[in-house]
Amino acid sequence: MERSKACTIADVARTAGVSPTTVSLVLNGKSGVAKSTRQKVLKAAETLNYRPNASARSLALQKTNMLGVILPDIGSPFYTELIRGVEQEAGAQGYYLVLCTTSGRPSREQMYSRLLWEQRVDGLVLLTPRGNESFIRGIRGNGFPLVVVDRDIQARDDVVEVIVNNFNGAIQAMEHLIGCGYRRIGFINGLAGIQASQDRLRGYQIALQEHDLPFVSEWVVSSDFTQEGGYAAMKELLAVSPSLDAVFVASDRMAVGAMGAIRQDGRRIPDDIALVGFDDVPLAAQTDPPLTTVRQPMLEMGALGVKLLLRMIKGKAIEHPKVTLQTELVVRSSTCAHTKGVDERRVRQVDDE
Amino acid sequence: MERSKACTIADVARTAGVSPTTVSLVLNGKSGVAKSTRQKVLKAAETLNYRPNASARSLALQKTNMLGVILPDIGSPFYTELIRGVEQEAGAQGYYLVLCTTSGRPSREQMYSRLLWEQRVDGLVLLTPRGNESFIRGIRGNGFPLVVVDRDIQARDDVVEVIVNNFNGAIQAMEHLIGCGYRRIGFINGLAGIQASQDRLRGYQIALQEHDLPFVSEWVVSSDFTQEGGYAAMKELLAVSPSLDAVFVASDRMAVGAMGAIRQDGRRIPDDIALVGFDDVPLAAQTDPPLTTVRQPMLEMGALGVKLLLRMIKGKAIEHPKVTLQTELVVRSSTCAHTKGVDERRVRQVDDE
DNA sequence: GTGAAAGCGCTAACAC
DNA sequence: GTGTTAGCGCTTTCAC
Repeated sequence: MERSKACTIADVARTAGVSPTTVSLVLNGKSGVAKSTRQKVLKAAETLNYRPNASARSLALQKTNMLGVILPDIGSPFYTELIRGVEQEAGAQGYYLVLCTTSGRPSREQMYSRLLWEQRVDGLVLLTPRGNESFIRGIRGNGFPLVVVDRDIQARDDVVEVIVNNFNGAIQAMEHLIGCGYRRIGFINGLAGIQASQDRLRGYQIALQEHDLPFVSEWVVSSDFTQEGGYAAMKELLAVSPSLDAVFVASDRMAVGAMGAIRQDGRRIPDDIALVGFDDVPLAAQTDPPLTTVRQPMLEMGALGVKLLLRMIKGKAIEHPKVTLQTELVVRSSTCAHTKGVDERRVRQVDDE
Repeated sequence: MERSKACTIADVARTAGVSPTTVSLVLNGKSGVAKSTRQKVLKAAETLNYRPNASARSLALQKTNMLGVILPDIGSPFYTELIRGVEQEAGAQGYYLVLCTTSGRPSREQMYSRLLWEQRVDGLVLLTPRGNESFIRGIRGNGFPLVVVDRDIQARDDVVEVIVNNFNGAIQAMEHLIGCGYRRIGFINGLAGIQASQDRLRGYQIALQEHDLPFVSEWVVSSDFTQEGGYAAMKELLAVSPSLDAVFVASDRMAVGAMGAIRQDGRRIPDDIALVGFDDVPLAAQTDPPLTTVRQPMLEMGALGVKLLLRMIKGKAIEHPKVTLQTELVVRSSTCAHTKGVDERRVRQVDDE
């Protein structure tokens, strides 16, 4: 069965007995066409099963109705949620998504942007915590619509960003732990090279400082956001500093790994060691015990990124090029068991102040 | 900073002092151009920072170099792995991916296919375990390149498929459990409406039968592939049939949920109840205890799907339109502890026969 | 209200 | 070897 050659606007025009122009007008819902001709055209298109050719349309209109998304990997639940937000908003506005993963290799990033810029997409959503800043400047300097999500490109005001207040998120986690009475609080941080990690570390330090608790460098270890990494980091903490009574972990996935290490060590959560995660990915509600964590509004970040991007594409001004969203403490059962009973179900508790 | 209007092939031709044709020839690496002119063209393109326009190219060439992927959701680790395979192969062959999730709604499926068929993509990879068969026939009947992964559209030979031997996978799981000495084996199946679920159920039954073990209908419950679903299903099994000594679970995610239920019930794995999962998603190696499971070659399924699709697109014949891949038993620590010691690390053990 | 014609940027016969 | 020309399918001035 051969592919039936798609019919063109000319075919429709012919069978409807009108000109291509008229067909175009009708199909695009423009006004100024007589009702009777409109009917004829619609019927012809219907019977011929006409579908417009996107390439031709893009060429004429100079837009593709597609957005590019560049991200390290779709495996992490954090990015999965982010993309879900991106997709939701893009879909709602009639845009398709071209997904490109870099697998962490900056070379891919460049390759993709270059190719995406063959006018394949009308704009780019960048979800790359690492990667080359000069590359971003290159795209942006060219005037190409671009939104950076979850990363702060400092030296430039003209790069539109959606970021999250990681510093404050860390403060929330620490205030909660300290409020529960924990005093020997360790910290498993994410990849060291990332802005977010630096902000969270700063939050950890400031929180300690504000409560006159000492900063012990052995209590802080850097990992890589993976479950295995969290496991190894916790092993290390347990070996070096067995006296910790709580640990703040910079991602839920690492926290799950840490849970394994703690359990394997024969200690219990939260009775022996309390744990606070970061992100609030779906997984966090399903661990044993359910994980207290700092929620990032991932869906919202993705959706907002697309909203801003489409605004740029349409040439509208962006009032605030840098939008900072707030985190939110979600208290579950991996903390505070000995202080007060906490419902296992999700309890949102915003920690202002 | 305004976007610099992209320069065209004509601009390059002008500054190089040649014709557009020549530029096209050079840029596409065709032979039959003098070395000196080639140099001139390359230099002109370089200095003008020329980038070909994909829409124009697609229009002229009648191909887009993009593939569509339709799937229910990127959240599940099973699909995440599958997509990774798809992406890897597509990327290697210079194709971009347009990702569309249906969120389980068949209506979206149709919408997407219709839109994708505006010649936006050169072919379609379908990863939809449910959804409408007539829709698939519609696309295929039109001659549009299409590969269905992880689903068997039976009534049609002309639909190219990559499927996995779910029946045999279930047999592998059951043979392992029975070989370990378990006799009271429950089964938590996935969504009932899916082909894969039916095949696995059949495997469960046949395995019992071949070992003269009775089929007890209370020992079988259907769930939905999610962790929560697995948790609830296991709760039910424990309540109704507390005497089970092993459970075969039709997905790793459900198995993780089941683990939670078992632990909460105060029983231990595998001493009190053994567990075998299905899929071998990355998570399975990191549960506590690590999960014995039936591995599906997800990466390979995705990659093979794309390989076949590209072969179709290039008009080559597909010798075997239905490729069935085999599963593989991966023994970890959630089974057999009382029979023999098993290394916690991944041990592949193909169960032929 | 409707149609003829030009053009979006690229490729590919076909001449020279 | 290189250039001329005619599309690919659609939109859009600009006449009528």
